[in-house]
Amino acid sequence: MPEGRTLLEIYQLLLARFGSQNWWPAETAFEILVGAILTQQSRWSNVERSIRNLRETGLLEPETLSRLPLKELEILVQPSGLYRKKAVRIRSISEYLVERYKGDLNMFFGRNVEAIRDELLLLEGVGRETADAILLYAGAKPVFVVDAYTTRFCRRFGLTEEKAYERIRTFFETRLPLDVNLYKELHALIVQLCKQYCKTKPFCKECPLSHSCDRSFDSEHS
DNA sequence: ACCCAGGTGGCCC
DNA sequence: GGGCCACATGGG
Repeated sequence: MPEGRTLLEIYQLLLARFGSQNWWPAETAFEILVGAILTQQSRWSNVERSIRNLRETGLLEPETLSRLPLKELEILVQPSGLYRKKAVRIRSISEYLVERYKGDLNMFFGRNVEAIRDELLLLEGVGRETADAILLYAGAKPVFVVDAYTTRFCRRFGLTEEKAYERIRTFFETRLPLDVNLYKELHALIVQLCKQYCKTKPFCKECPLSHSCDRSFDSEHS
């Protein structure tokens, strides 16, 4: 750990600097689940348009989406890109939830976390990150979400050189208390930090982790 | 005009 | 297990 800081200390630092992120404000768990698909490889501002389309047409429920013709769904989710793929994904997940759980998300999430995760991973278009985002933000399960920012963050600040998804997830989960809200916030804070300070050059004076940043940058290019 | 964003699955070695 | 590709819109 850089400068002897623990992950928890880094979290507190980021929280003090950026404040609570309160990520993923949504009206329902299903909305988060749909959003998790839509946000794949696209910007949140674009996802919001799609979500708005779905909400305004009153279709943002498993039953209705499971019956909506694919062509119509494609048009609604078009703003978030990769829209043909995403329409199929959202359709099939909706169908699955309806057939298997009567569209009841409480029933779906009311089981062993690993069982839910395995089930999510069987769905078309749900990989590890999407599954974990759904578990954490929609199901309030203590699963740490690893995305491109998280991996970059780890490498950039010299936390770990691990690249494999599960190993990075384990890295976080074994160093943090089992706290859903903490997992949500830290993930969001890492994204916030990276967006603001990590895409361009190092030596960002205002970066809350600037000391570690500069240090790890030397090693990053050697 | 180009490059990328809160990935995934298929195909190759 | 890793590297490369298609998928696609809107913003910088």
